[in-house]
Amino acid sequence: MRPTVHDIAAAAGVSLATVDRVLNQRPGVRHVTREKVETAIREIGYVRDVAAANLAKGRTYSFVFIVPASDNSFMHGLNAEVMAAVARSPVERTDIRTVEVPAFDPTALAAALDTLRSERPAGVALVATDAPEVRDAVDRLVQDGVPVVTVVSDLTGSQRHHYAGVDNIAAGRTAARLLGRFLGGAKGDVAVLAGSMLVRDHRERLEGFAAVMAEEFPGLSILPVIEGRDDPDMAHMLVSDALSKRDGIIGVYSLGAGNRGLIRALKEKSVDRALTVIAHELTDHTRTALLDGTIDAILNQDAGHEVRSAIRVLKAKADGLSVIDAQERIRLDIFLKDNLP
Amino acid sequence: MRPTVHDIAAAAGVSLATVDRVLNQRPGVRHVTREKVETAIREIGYVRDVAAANLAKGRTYSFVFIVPASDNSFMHGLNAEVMAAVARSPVERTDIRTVEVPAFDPTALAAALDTLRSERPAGVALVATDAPEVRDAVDRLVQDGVPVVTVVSDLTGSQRHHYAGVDNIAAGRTAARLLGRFLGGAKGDVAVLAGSMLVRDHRERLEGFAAVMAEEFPGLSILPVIEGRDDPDMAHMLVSDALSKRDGIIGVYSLGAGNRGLIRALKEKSVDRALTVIAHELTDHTRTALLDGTIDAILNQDAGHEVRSAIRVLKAKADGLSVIDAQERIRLDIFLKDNLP
DNA sequence: CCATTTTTGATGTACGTAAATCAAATTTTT
DNA sequence: AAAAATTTGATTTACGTACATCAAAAATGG
Repeated sequence: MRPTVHDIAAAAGVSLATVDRVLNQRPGVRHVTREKVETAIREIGYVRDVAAANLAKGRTYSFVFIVPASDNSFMHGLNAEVMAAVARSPVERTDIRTVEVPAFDPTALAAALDTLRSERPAGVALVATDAPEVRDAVDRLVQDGVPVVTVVSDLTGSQRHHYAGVDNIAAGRTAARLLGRFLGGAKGDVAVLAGSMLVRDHRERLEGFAAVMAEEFPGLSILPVIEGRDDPDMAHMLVSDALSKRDGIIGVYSLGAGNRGLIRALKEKSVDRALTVIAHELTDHTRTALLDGTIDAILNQDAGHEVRSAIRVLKAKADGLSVIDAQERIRLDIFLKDNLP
Repeated sequence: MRPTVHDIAAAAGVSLATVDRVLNQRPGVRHVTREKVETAIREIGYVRDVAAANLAKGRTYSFVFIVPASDNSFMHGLNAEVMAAVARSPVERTDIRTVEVPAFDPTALAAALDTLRSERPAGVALVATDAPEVRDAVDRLVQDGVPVVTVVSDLTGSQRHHYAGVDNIAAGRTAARLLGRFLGGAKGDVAVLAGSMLVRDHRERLEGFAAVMAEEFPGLSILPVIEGRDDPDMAHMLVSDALSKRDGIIGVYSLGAGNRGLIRALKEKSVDRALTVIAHELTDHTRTALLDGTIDAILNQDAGHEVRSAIRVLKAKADGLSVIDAQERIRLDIFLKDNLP
């Protein structure tokens, strides 16, 4: 049977009240007594029954999710997953609130973070915009003792407790190898469509992609990055333009969101071109394009997993418990037309 | 605030004791009264607080994992994950016992299942051997009201509540497309190494593989399947032999376990051959081979996820609750050397 | 050594549910 | 209509922890 507070009390030779004072860091315990209790806890391997504790406390974890107000399928999906978590709130003893901030706006994000300091939530999850002012705001929250996790996009050099997202350098490298292998030994140009080089995940994907391309596929050369600002129309225009101008293009890597325009451009050119295409994020559009052969592979991060993982980690941090690392690693999904969920 | 039993009692105009009788299916409640209470439960959306209930019951979920006594890396890994779950048992209120049965022995497995009927565990997870007698034994357990989930390998036509494993047809199809694309337009033979065609997951992988090969890569022809019985030495011998005899082989798909022998055979021939190789299951051996280029891609199922998912599902079934489907879908991992965990 | 402060113990209530007991009310049977 | 059986209510204890209160003991200061 699992040891209880009574067992600690007996083992340490103190009363229940003293054990309680130690466990909940209440004042009025001599140093030596505290040590005695802590030793007993360690020796008999006591772990607080979180369920019982939460019941007694009537606790609900109040978490805040800060998400960018971006109008693309991926962010809509992320929002839907947060809402699904909100729907599960009563059962999971969470009380989740979302805050929308303008996309790619470090100042607004930092301001939103600072606002939260006063209300002291039990945890904060944010899609980070990678900027010093955001990092500083996060660090202030962390200093205040608020658990913070980044989701989807990480924050360089910050003290956030956890990052619930994929390794974007690995994603870029994987894309490069897939594209390179799919193209066989063919020589030619590769077009890269990104949202913006101001976002860390996009930068990292490109970095990984370029590295493997240079190392292993010297026959392929990367054209200057097309920045489509995750906007379908802009992407359509820029990609159409590039495909018309450069007929040496045999591969495309789309590392950002907003693939609708890309797909339209590809279909228009598909009559006279055979292109190998790798894109990010599984949406209705990319799924259809994968099935009809317009796209050859999709790299994906599961927003639902990211949200649930973020919540689990925040809960664990709030309770001072550890997590199962393997469970919280967000995996890079690779979808071909055969293994779509 | 979440409704409690008191709220139901008030809403239904009955006493707490009656609500308890309905909730826990105790006798001594008239039909009309029972209906009144059930209506109230539905109307105010009451959900039993599982944490509080378990606390009151002093409940621990006693689960049994039936695993085959196979001596390969994958089953060792699976066992390790079950042991990790055992280690977490006190915190998770589970009491997990493992039962080893001889591999690929339907009779032994069915006997083990029938033994469990008398002890009525709160749930059973098994790596199924796909045979009618096993199916019948599982169905008997299910009829007794015991939640049953299959792990890794499923059971055709049974009434098991859930399958915690990958879609093996999709896995085979994915392997075929990867291999076909990696080989470009090359023509030649493809060798397939399996453990045994008596196992359902292996049969399904081959089925999916052959289908895509036939549909989409007519230039590649599949040689008769090599059955290595998941044994490294046997695999080594058979693969070496095949590679010596047929110099038209340009691709290899290893869909079973026991890849050590395959890798050795490949390395011996690698001086004069360029082979494209897809294998299943990430182990120390396959990981090394992927990194040094002997293997080109690894398809994997995460045993840890499977075990944790099985436990979550068993708990939910035992409590009559629903699960988050997306969370319990076991994904097919595709590893290239760039996205290894 | 006494007064004061700090530390410790003892005890009770609460959280939401389970489970049991006994009395009271209601229904069914005769 | 009385007796018997069934159904319902009222109440209590328990699970493991949190938290509060008050009294008792120990340590500290002068």
